[in-house]
Amino acid sequence: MKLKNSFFYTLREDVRDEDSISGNLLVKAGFIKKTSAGVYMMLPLGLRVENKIENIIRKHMNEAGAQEVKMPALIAAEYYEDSGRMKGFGPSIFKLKDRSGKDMVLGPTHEELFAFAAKNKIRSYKDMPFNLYQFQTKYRDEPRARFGLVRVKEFVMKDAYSFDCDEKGLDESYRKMFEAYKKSFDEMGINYRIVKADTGVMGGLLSEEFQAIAPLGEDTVVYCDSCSYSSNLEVGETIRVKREYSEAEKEKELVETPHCQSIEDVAKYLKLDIRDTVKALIMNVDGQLVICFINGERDLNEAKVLKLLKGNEIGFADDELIATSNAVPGYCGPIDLNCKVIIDKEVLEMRNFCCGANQKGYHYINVNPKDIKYDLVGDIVNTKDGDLCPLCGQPLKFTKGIEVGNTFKLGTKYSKAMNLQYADVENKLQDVWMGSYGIGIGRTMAAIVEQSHDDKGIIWPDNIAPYKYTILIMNSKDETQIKVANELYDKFNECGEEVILDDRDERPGVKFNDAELIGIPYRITVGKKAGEGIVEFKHRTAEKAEEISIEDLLNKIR
RNA sequence: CUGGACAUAGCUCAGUUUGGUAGAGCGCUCGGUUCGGGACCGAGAGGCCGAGAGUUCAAAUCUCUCUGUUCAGACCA
Repeated sequence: MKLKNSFFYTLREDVRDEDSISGNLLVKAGFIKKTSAGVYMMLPLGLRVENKIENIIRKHMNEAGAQEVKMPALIAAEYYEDSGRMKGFGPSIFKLKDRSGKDMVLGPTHEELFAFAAKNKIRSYKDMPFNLYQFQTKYRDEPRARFGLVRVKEFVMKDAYSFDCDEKGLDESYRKMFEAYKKSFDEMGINYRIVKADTGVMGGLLSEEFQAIAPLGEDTVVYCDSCSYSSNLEVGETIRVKREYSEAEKEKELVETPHCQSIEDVAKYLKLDIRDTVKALIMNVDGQLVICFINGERDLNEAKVLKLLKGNEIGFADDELIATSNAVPGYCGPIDLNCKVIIDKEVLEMRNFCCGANQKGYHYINVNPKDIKYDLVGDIVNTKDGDLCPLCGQPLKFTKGIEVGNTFKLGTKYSKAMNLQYADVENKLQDVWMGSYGIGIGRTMAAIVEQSHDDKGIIWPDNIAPYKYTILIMNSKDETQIKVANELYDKFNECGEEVILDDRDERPGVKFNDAELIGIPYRITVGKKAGEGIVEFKHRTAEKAEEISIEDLLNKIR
């Protein structure tokens, strides 16, 4: 690409509406441009990167025996009605009607259509296994788009779906995809961890996530250095360090705690260690009032509560719902409540703790497990710093991750819903076992930039970069430099190398800065010594450029 | 959806407190001088001040409504 007559631009200043490093860099470097919240256009350089990422994944998918297809994005709503996911996705699904009033959706993910496609093929056990995949645009009406390409409403996903006769077959198909994912992310040079995750709206038996390590990540990855354990914070089992109590159990005592709404206030007012308090979270689970009690220093994990109650939706309870009980917000304790009460298992191991008295302005101190009443006990808090590995008991570590890929063992959930069956050896009808496997392409692009940049701009890995080389003409009026640079450019193209020629009538500084901003791996500077057949060669991350003869340079790429 | 912030030139922002002729830097156009790290001189183009209503002799500025963007929460590739 010769820059002079190409669609190419960069911005000199940070853009106001892109806060993340990757979003800002990609916009400044002219790879993408936002059209509205969570919707981006992919400009020439950005599209090339997208294609690079796709092709790496495509290669490993094909090697794993998957076949590429392309499904529509515009889908009759009935497919999602049948699977029950119209409700599952709720407001996140884009709904529309065609001119005859037929309900349509823009597909948020394609399990249903792939199951439908599979129905055309599957008659007997001899028709499996197989695996289909696509690169296709998904639409999700995210409640909050943010962080550039990390969380958007329209995005390209590589999604794959495997079809097997039984669980054993699914395990094998899953393993193949899992390996293909590892190879893909390894080849892209991404620093990632694989974690156990919640199956969420997909449902099914198992979910594992590929988390690219990055500070802006929206997920917290919990891992252990001493063993292989790693998990998403939302599902990891919490193992607390056992606390030693020197004092014997005392009798509970009512104390006045005026104007103490939060547990922090109470602890401060009574001069207690916050770990010796129990706080209440008044929740609405599928319309039912549920009060959760956890140690004062911990955070409630809503997903764990849902799992424990086998519920679907959880949120804070409103005043109306709270009024159906004797709970007093701010002074709520597990002693004599007339509603559903769940306590975290840690509470049963605490001694002489403080909790609400269910009277405005009062708490109890020296409360012990024998004093409290509850319906359910479970692990309902987030793991936090200081907790131990569930496998080996060593202290856990924490890091933030961007979920770039996800693999699901779906089991028979969708085949049952879509009536996808086959005849087995004994001619009995059986449900098909499915797996689904996703990679967010734009999100992967963002993750790479988050992990690979400096204060000058993006640093693309060689195999992701939109172009591998960029040739800079220092003096755009110098005939020799122009000639040498153009000849080099032609030679590179003849050798099939992807190369940019910066032939713009700009000063050297502009060209250097742009080359660094857009992150091209190798820079070739054609300057004063061009007439002697010498140019400069520099990797994006190298300290200094080296002089090299044109002959040697061409030998490098031949 | 809840709460906060913001909306003025292509970009980044002043100007709003205390109403009175629309501003800067960068970018862009033309001419000239330059040409190894975002050059310099001169001349220019470019704006329905997010939209609508109101107050006022007069509104970018005050009031109300709406829209958009963004940050903090629940979802996910």
